[in-house]
Amino acid sequence: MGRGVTLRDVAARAGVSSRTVSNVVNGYARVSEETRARVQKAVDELGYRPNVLARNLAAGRSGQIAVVVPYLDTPYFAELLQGVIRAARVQGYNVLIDQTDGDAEHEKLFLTRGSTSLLFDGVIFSPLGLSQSDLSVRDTSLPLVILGERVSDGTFDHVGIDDVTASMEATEHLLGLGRRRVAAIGDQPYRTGEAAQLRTRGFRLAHERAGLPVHEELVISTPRFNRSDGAEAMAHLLDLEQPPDAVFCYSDLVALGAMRTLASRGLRVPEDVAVIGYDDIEDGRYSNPSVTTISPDKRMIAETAVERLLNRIGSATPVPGLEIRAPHRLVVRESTVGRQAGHEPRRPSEADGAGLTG
Amino acid sequence: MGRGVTLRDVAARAGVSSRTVSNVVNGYARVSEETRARVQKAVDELGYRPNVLARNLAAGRSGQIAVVVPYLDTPYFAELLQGVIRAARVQGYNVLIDQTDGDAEHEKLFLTRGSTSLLFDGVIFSPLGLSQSDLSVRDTSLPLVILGERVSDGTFDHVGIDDVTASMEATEHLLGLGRRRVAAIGDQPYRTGEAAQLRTRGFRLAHERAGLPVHEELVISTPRFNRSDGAEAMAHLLDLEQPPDAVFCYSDLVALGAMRTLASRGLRVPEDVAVIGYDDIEDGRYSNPSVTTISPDKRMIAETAVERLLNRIGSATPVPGLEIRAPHRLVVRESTVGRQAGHEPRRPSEADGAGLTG
DNA sequence: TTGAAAGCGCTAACAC
DNA sequence: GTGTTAGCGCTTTCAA
Repeated sequence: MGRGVTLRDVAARAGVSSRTVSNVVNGYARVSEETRARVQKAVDELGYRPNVLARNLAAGRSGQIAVVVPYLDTPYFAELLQGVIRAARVQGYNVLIDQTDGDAEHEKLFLTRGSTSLLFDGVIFSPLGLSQSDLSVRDTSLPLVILGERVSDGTFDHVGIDDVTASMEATEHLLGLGRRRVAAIGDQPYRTGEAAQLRTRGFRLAHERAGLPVHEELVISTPRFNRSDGAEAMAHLLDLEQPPDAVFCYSDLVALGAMRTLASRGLRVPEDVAVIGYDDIEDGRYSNPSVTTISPDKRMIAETAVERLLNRIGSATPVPGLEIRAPHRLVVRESTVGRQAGHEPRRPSEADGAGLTG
Repeated sequence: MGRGVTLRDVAARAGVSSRTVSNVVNGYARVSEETRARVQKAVDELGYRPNVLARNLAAGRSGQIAVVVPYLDTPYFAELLQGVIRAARVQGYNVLIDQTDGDAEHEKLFLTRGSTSLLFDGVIFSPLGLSQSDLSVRDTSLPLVILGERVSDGTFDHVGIDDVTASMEATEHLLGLGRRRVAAIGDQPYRTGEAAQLRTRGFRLAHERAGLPVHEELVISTPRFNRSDGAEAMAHLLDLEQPPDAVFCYSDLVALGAMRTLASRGLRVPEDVAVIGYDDIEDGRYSNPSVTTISPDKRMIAETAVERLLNRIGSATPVPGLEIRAPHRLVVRESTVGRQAGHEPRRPSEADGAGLTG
């Protein structure tokens, strides 16, 4: 084997009780400097390592949080996850990952302590297959933070950007460029598509405020927000009698897919069709052309989510559910305004333009 | 609270011993149908849920494996991770994720059971900051599977593709197109760059076999395999007196970055410069132009890694370290041969061409 | 400040 | 097949 040194062994060696060793190891309570040194010496000599499993059982917590996302290979989630892991680690928490593929049944497992009771102390959850009402049927003893476009029912925190406003700004950017046949790719006009619908609302709002009509045939719904969805939707749009001169895509991946179709058809972006995305993933900064997008403050979202969750975990009494709005901004790149002065692709951090919102 | 139903409670209710309840819950041993039904009834009535923490402590295993990668937001790792999580879940294992940022000290933590002893039963590890020799100084009682370009020292399994051969094939593809000034972006001529050096070896080998000279000034080293690395290296190459007419990039991200620079300079891909990548990430399938690449069988890599690790975990006696070669293939796309017949971007699964290797 | 001891909830060796 | 019971290694209440 190899392991085997226990708290008791250390206690024996140091000539103290296991209680004292525990105090020293955990930095609890006041231990006299002399005792501490003696215990530390025994710990070092024996190469003692606390057994996390035993500690967890005794303490009744696992020191782990779960992060549940629909797809791990979606850059947006991957980037978010990275921030979550960093933030959690700083607080001494480990991160368990699960991917649901947007399956509603799978997602529901995380609304209760279910069979994995106590495996994690709380969950950061980005639901896809669940509707708002599904979220309300849950075991409220499990600390929960929801990411994305949902509304807190008071029993959990919700962190996300203001999608309606952001979508409105994206659409206004297109209209402001003089485009008059603006399409939208990504609507989901059904129960679980509440997130997408917020973006559609912003899209309509922008038209309303500009006194312009929405061309209903240009609002395309897609099952997901992938490159392939974007590519197919764009193909459909181009086959219309009157194709659009601009497209608001509900994710950068959709935008990338749409741009791919445009390139295949020999159309120029943005001259023939301007394209705007959503999420500000790295792909969009290096694509050709680079993608104008709505950039959520992912770092803040990740850090806030962890902070709120740990706050919930640490609190004995129920914490009221908070609605937290993270900032976002419109980042203007080539897919809407074309190549500007300067040749080299600038470093992403410098390449970002435009106004702060949120 | 809410929780609190224990095995003992169920036993009392069903009028049996906790041992029997345990047997029923875990499906162990033979339990008479009658007893089983009675116990099951008590379980249901009481809403009993096993406490994973207690189970882990008693069983001496955690039911978790750790996956350690340098960067989570690198599409290649994200795609791989997805496969690992799926495979692990099927076997009843949860997946803990950690990201090291390629930091050697951080990575070394995973070579021993360290402070997180027993938190995970084994590790799937993709090291970046560690050299081959670092891997040999480890606690061999921790089951380990290494991904990427390393060689097993006999105490762990290694799963990866044949990088030298793959790189040779990539280079040969470029040479076969008639290109004679082929550059390589991604070499890392130092201790921890062993992985990159394998690709450089393949690059040289292809030239050798074709009886052509390697243009040394066209072999560019980069600190990482990112878009920005590719963009910068390409800019450097284009500033040479005699720029290359083709580039072998050590990752698709590097290729994407390089293509971005080429577009900025008004150069055409592949007419002016042909570009080939490595990894076959989804980005490359939808980029403009799409990226020719070396495609490792990621699914097989993920599944094999999990299978080997669980095999190690389950084995009482030391398992000899295996070297496992996953297949790869060259996927020819627009960045080397230009746009072919057909306009629509075909679905990725159909878009892949070329020969099977490995 | 330190010690003794009672669990945390489950597994599994051992006996019947 | 089922019961008894001794831990797994740590935390923590209660006393001293």
